[in-house]
Amino acid sequence: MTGSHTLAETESQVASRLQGQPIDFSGMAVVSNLFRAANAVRNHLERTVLAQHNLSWTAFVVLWVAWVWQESETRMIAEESGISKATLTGVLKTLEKLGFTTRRRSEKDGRLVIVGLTAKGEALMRRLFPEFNKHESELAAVIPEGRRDEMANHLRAMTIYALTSDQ
Amino acid sequence: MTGSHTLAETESQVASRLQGQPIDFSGMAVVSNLFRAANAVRNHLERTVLAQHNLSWTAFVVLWVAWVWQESETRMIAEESGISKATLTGVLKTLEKLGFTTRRRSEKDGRLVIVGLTAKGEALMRRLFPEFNKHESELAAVIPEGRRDEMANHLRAMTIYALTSDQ
DNA sequence: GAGAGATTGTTTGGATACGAACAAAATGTA
DNA sequence: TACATTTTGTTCGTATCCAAACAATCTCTC
Repeated sequence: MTGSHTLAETESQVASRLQGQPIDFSGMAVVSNLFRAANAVRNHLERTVLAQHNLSWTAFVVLWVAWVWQESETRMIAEESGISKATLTGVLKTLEKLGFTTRRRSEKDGRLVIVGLTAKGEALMRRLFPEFNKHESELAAVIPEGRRDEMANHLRAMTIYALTSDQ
Repeated sequence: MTGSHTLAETESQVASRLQGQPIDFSGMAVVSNLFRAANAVRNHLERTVLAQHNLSWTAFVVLWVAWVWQESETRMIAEESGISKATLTGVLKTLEKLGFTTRRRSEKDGRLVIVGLTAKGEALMRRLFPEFNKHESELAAVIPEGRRDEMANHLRAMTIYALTSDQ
């Protein structure tokens, strides 16, 4: 969406397909740029930081959550990572094969699975996260310093709205 | 990330894993909330608007680009949609099976493939896009009206930075 | 304590998603 | 005109990603 075309060109094209119908172009720009940004940032970080460790974006996020919160239940990891539990099963299989995570049944509740990091996983994250954060910092630097927290808050507000207005 | 935990809790956990190393928490919050928002918004719109037409997010975006710009070359659609050409081949196969798009070789350049919408595809988009935009509008409404265009511009700036700092 | 109901992680099936290798076509160069 | 180079869309292999169905386990109620 709106890749190489200007905003005005795109709006003009859309308007010509829908004579008379009112369109919220600001809302459209927010949502479409949200996705272009997320896509571009994910691909950028995957190529520059993650690929050399055989990590996908999602695999890194899952590893990050397990690293930060330690010995976590899968349902919590799935929620924190923003992925479904079905997806998590597959990602954990990958991370286990790479030797970064471990899985064990909970003794207290036989339904739960507890995820932990191996020594290799711990060592990786101690090196990788600071490097990853440096790239995050560079990306966020395109936003004026006084606006970054506000930006994060607005994104958070959109997330909450999307999650709570589903039914 | 940072699903149910507070920001302060998360920062405290991260700091405890990396004694001494400086971390840019504002940059971290921007990037992580960017992804939570994009994920949540995509899933929300897929469930509420797109699923009833058997459209995934990506399929809708591709259809939207072909609808707005009409008779487009696939390389242009891929770029505008923010996906690889390999992915586009698969998505177009799906859209063609659903009867929304057509494909034909360019007469001028035998390498190119031109994508167009069927009458069914046109009719769908004339109805579907205004409905989709209404949801976009509701999502963007969580941002103060005077900040929406600024937000879109900041997201656009991040996209450009990510795309141009790859090598 | 027995059985209905709820919760959890996995499997299944289908659709993305990418890079790399590829074949076809166009372009540049000698 | 040959022929190397570039461009384009597809195929291949692998990894996500989700909803729905499922089996195992726990909880609640009587």
